[in-house]
Amino acid sequence: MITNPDTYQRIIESAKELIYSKSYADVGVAAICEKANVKKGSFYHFFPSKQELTLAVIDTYYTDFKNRIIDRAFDSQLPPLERINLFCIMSIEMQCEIHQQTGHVYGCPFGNLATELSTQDETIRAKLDSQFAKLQNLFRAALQEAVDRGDAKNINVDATARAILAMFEGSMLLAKTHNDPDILRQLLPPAAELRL
Amino acid sequence: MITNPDTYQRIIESAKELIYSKSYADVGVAAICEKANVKKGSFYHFFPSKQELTLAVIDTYYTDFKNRIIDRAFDSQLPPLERINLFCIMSIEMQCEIHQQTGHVYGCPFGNLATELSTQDETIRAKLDSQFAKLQNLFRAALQEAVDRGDAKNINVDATARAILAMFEGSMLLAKTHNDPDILRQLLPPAAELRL
DNA sequence: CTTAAATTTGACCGACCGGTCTACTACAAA
DNA sequence: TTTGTAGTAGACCGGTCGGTCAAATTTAAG
Repeated sequence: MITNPDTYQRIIESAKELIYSKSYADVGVAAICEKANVKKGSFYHFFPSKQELTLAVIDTYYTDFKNRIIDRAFDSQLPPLERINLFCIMSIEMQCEIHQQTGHVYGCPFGNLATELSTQDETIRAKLDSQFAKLQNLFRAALQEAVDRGDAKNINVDATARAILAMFEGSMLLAKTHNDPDILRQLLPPAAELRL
Repeated sequence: MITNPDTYQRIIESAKELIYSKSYADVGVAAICEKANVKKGSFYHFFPSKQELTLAVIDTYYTDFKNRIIDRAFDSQLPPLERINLFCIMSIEMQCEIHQQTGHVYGCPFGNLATELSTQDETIRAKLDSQFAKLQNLFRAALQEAVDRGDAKNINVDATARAILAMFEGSMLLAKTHNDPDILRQLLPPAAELRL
């Protein structure tokens, strides 16, 4: 009943990195297995399909992002609007690191998968949509707290949260297409200041 | 020397539709040929590779977009800021039409390809980057005209143009992921009002 | 020690991938 | 009428795709 945690995690880890650096379609099951040092048979012992693996990978993307950025930025001890700023700053840093190490701006793992698969796989689309909803809720909650304590007035917190997320994703896309993280330095700070 | 214009165009047209509705990787040369009623030998008579076809398809995306939206919205007889608004309105309408006909929000053809291929194909990445630059220039020119005639003050036209583009692309992504064009109705009008 | 379940192995499957190749047709200029 | 060339046809290539399977091995509980 208890699955081997090591093999399972190695598959997830390999898939996570490969899919993020390339794309869903460009990464085959064989490549994931090779990187994870796992034979195909073992892969299909743990995952019924590439799609199911991808759903698990999406969860891991979120967990990683939560540990690395979200939990630090959305610290209730910080002023609420400062949290959104910090979130942007840390996201910029992360993309800069990746760019330095790989020579490429990878962008947002959710946005990448959503663009590629939303019209092709309804299950994955819905899952990615719910990840975006989580992010939007973080923004919304911080904005609401800012309104409650008088730091912001007359704003539509729901629309603003979504707008910030939209500009965040769009900025990631432009930075990726220009292959230049400096684009994020120009766009994300204003994104954090958006008010609708 | 004179190539058969019909076969060539049919290949482009088929590839355009298939790649936009699915993705680059999900559309094989065989499928493009079948839809265009062209045999593989003819395909490779006109295009040396799938990549070269894609470069031509990107040009066609822009031409279509220019004929359908850009040339109408960026009408020099309109007030400059109104052009940006109109551009957003027409883009919303277009995505609504697609959604009505197909059941899916396809998003931006440039953004879709850029996300999928930017880290994998440098030539295509550069081409898409230059398409984004064209769009950004349209925004920038309209904003500059607005500044010159006193409709806007103290704004950074370059940064604002890029921000509008970023929010445009991000909105398309969120609408696609939610599979709901109404998201665009909420986000694009404010995007057109962005000022940095 | 026995046994059953969890896990691993690697050969194998049909389908499809992008791309090549040769033969053939259609047409136009000389 | 000959000759060159643009275009068409479709069989064919090696390789990869996601996925299956039966057998072997490891693990842990009784």
